[in-house]
Amino acid sequence: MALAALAQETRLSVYRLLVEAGPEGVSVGRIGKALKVPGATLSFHLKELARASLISSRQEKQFIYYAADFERMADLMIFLTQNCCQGMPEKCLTVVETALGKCCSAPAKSRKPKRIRSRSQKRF
Amino acid sequence: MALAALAQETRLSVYRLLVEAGPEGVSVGRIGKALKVPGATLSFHLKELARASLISSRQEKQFIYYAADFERMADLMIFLTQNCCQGMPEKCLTVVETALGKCCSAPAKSRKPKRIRSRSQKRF
DNA sequence: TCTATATTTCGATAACAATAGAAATGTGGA
DNA sequence: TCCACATTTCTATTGTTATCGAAATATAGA
Repeated sequence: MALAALAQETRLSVYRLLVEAGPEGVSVGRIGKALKVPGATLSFHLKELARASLISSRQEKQFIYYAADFERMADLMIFLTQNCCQGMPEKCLTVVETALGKCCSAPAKSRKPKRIRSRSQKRF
Repeated sequence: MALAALAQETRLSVYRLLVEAGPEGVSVGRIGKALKVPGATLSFHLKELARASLISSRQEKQFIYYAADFERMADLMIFLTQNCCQGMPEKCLTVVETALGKCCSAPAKSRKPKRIRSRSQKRF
């Protein structure tokens, strides 16, 4: 369900936007403007992401802010790597340590985030 | 594309079977028997996973063995966690370190793999 | 209360994905 | 070469998902 939610270009863009934005979240209107998605369509996709618990919402004044759920993100990664060690622990460790390294090592080196890949590719 | 490939129950089962099986891979027939999927259907899904580069195949005698591509798995995890640190590095580190810990720490403690979650849930 | 703005629901349409039987193809061994 | 088996392609059918305009609903401030 979480994977299905992410397996759609618009939704994946929304999710990644929210992951970058952090815990405070982004209002529906701003998401729509940033990604140029009509309201009805965006609402549909936000509901889908929320149903998968990948994002959550909170109301503030007349705006609704959506934010990524980072624990859920971790759960998803755990799920994907589960039992990968069986019979080849060193291979698996390499794989996951690489992921860890590229994501989070030396986070404070530069203010500008280096964009390792451009945002919209069909690869994922 | 990789996410879409995994966002389908049968394909996710196939992928997880191959992740557990390791680099030697499993033949189409054995996968089909293990998961009780008719040949035509299985072939369709294997092609889909291969198109997403999540698995690869090699022929050996009359059998075709499919195996998970672990580097691709790492790439996917990198992609999902990319830029997650921006503005909240400590939150992100926690998340990913948790994933690392649960997947791969202390891999040699017991022979029997502890199944942390039961295999088929709709959650992912 | 009235108005402006934000967001969601409704509804119809179009596009795509999954399924599996039957036929075709490929491969190895006798 | 011929047979048995493994796997894939073909084809038709069914079900699911994405899209977005228009209408409905919610909220804040005047």
